Amino acid sequence: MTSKANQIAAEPKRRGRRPGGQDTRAALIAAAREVFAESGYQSATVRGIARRAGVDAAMVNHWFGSKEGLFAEAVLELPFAPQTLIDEIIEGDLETLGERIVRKFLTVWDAFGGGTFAALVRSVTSHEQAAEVLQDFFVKYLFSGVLKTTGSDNPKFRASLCASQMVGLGMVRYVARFEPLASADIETVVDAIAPNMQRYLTGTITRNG
Amino acid sequence: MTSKANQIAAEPKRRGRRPGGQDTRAALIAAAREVFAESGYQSATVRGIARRAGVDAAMVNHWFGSKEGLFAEAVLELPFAPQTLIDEIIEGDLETLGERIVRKFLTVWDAFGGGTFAALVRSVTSHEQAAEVLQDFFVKYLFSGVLKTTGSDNPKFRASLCASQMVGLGMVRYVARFEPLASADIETVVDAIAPNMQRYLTGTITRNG
DNA sequence: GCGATAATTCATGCGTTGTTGAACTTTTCG
DNA sequence: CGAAAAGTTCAACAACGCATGAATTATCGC
Repeated sequence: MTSKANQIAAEPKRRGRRPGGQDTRAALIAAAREVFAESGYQSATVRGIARRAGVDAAMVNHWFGSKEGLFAEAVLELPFAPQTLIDEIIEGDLETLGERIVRKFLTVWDAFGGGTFAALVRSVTSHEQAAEVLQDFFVKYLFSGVLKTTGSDNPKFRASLCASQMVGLGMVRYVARFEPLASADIETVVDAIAPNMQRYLTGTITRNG
Repeated sequence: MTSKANQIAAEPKRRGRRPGGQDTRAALIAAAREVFAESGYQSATVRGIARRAGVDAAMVNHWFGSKEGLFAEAVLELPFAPQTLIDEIIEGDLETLGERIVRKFLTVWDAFGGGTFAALVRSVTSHEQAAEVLQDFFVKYLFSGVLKTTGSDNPKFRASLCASQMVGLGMVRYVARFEPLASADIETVVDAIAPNMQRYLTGTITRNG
């Protein structure tokens, strides 16, 4: 007990600048990732994010201008460079490309606890730009990049097929959490899905339309 | 021009009961499907739905008790009976089961303009129950039902794999609208995806975990 | 040390949301 | 035809949303 006598709940924080270099900005981004992932853009409130970060709601406007600005930095910025991923994926045998993609996908997103992927997908709901980011990541960066180097026919159609399987995997594992896929270990999932990815990448795909 | 002189925009509607048996209830449900599909649960406003239905916002509470109640009737109730679907799908050769599933999936959801599927998926964002409905539809009703009659091994694992591909297809085609998959005609998509579905249904799937 | 600047909380403004009760009009039924 | 019931709009409320400006305290450059 401090000398300030017994206040019912949280003592009202002191005004003014806090001592020590506490990185409020980073704390807000981390909290925002969590809350946006749980609730999506609209349902998430500035107050709720600030509360979880342990600071006042006004800090959101101070550091990011608006809720929108915070969203852009916390969710719309991918937490890794796509090109690095592509380089790591491409290296290796063409017949095991699907395997490497699925494994990398699971490894990367599992590392973030699925929160960032869920945030991205959940935001497609209420935020126009999020759909673009998702599409850019999958179709433009990831698969088009991969398929360009392999020189396949119908690269865009193949890319959207691959995206459909990966988006679905992400939805089921990280957002909707269907069992047993949500809890299966990575290699089990790789074994199950990689052959199908491989077919989208290098198998025979006829394009009538 | 009526005798009421020139009012700038929409003339204020007359009070009281409207003549003729206009089905306000049904109009609200239809409008709600659209708006929930575009915006998700939180972003959709009662006033916006009512405006699109051409009635007063208070009608939502009159007919459905609350926004929540309207959501339950408009989105959570599937627009068709799952058992009917299963019956139609199962009939036929086991080797072409994947083909029939993909075709039926596209036919059904295309018929609703994709709106209902988008509404369902978009609602997973902000509404706890919606995730259950989605899971129930895919895993419990659709694929478990199908796989039970075919007597496969690992039916639940196979079901969630199938769900991942179908959810992904729905996301890409109806929600995020990645091209060219979003606009491809049904048979093209069937040709591309059915073989992969078939593998999830009857191919060899090892389950380590 | 001291002024300038940056970081933080608080109080408040202003718009929007879901919901409710009253007033009003048409239909239904005896 | 007349009274009760059902359908509909309107006005208003209380709660909550984001954003802003003033007040307060720490750090930094000299």
